[in-house]
Amino acid sequence: MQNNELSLNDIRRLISSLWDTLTEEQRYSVEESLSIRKYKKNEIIYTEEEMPTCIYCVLTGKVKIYRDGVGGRSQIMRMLKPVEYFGYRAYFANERYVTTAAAFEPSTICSIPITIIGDIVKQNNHLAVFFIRQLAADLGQSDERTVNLTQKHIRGRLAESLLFLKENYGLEEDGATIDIYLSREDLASLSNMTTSNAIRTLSNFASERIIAIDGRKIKIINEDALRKISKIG
Amino acid sequence: MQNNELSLNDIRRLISSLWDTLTEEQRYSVEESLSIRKYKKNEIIYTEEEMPTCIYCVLTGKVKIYRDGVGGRSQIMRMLKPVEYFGYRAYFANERYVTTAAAFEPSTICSIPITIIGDIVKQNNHLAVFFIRQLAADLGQSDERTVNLTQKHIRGRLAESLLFLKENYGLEEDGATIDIYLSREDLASLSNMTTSNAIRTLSNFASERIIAIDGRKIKIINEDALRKISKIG
DNA sequence: AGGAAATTATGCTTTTGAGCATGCAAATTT
DNA sequence: AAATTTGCATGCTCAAAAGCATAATTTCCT
Repeated sequence: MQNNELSLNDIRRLISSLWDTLTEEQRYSVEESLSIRKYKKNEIIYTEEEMPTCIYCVLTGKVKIYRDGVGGRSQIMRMLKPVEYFGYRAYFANERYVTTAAAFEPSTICSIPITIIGDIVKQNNHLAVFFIRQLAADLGQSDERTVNLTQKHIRGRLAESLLFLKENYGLEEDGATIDIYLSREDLASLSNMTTSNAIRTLSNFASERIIAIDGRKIKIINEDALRKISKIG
Repeated sequence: MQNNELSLNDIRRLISSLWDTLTEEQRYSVEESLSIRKYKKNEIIYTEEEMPTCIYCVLTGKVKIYRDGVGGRSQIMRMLKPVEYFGYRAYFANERYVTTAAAFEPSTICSIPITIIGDIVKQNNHLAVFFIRQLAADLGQSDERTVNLTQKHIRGRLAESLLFLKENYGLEEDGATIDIYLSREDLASLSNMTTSNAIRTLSNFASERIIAIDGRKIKIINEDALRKISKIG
């Protein structure tokens, strides 16, 4: 799927959680204005300070949403997979973007002008409720994340990130390897620590036989131990 | 105002940002089911793990939303003032509460059964858009907060909190004293640090003539300095 | 009013994690 | 194939912040 072209029907099917809320007329208007684009690894989709122009949906690939914090230290806020939507919060809050979005690996992204969606939201309750649900869920996650990142110690934060990656992206056929490969630097940025400490802590987990590492591949050996470490902080 | 009874018209005026979106019929239904209650200082409005039953609106007083984190260390997530709404996120995300809400000082709180509001949202676009805006703004703030709390050093975090309190609650007649009195412990919980460090850092700010402290009263003497400290982290 | 409990202040110790330097290996470029 | 860059690993040092103890002060409760 990654390398092939997507047909219009594929797209309709992929974006169904939004598509299904629309009327005939609204579907026509969305279909007229949507566009599909491929992004290379690390290619930027939008950046901090920009005015929002589109809502995006990951069709294939993976996307990271991050912020450049104090002293250029960047912090990954969210990681997305198919078929998740992003880039619309700032528009609804009437703000510029406070984050940057980039393709984490080669990805196909669908974009729809946000004003089109904004107009439909004002008429279509199903769509409005769709966004309320998304935002409410994201806000809960963001709040949880705040506490996790601020209160847990390094081992707890890394354990938490590994579990998150497993939940979010799943495992490969072997039933153990996390189905996303991050550099130590990205893992650090996701877990709020320096690259050095991500490397060190990952090595420690490996020598404690909690995980096994092979380059960027991470196998979870003892998930219970990870959960325990994540829980106690 | 704090100590008097509120008339129905007072209430309608106070909750106008929500009220104004409603039809006659919906107003009737809300008016039928809303209730007003006074909460004492530190009295709990709802707690973590509970199922959401109501949406709340602060009519008078102040409310804190906090989470009990690792090792009983609590973290203040948000502080509310009249006329802000809270307690609805979990319902829209179809979750239990992940936070606790408590009156920070004697407060009058309006509550409306959340199912009533949920039903109206499904029919009334203005109300749906109202919640989309609220949630989108809160999510942006939560994301900003995550980066601030994780990346700034102690002085930066405390400076940031003091500026937030000033923006949010304003100043007293003297044009300098922040119009909310927090214990050092709450200030710590808002700034993600231990009580010891909140006390120490506050004393340092005072001896640097950036602020003046008199018990729980905090006067901002040099706001520029505070901004600088908050910015550089 | 008076005693108990909570809050604030201050000093000292210990732990955590950031910051650097160095070495090595793999990947990319020339 | 050599050279350069990038990423991973490890050790060492140092600063930041947590933890703890003690005392003074204020607030709360009966």
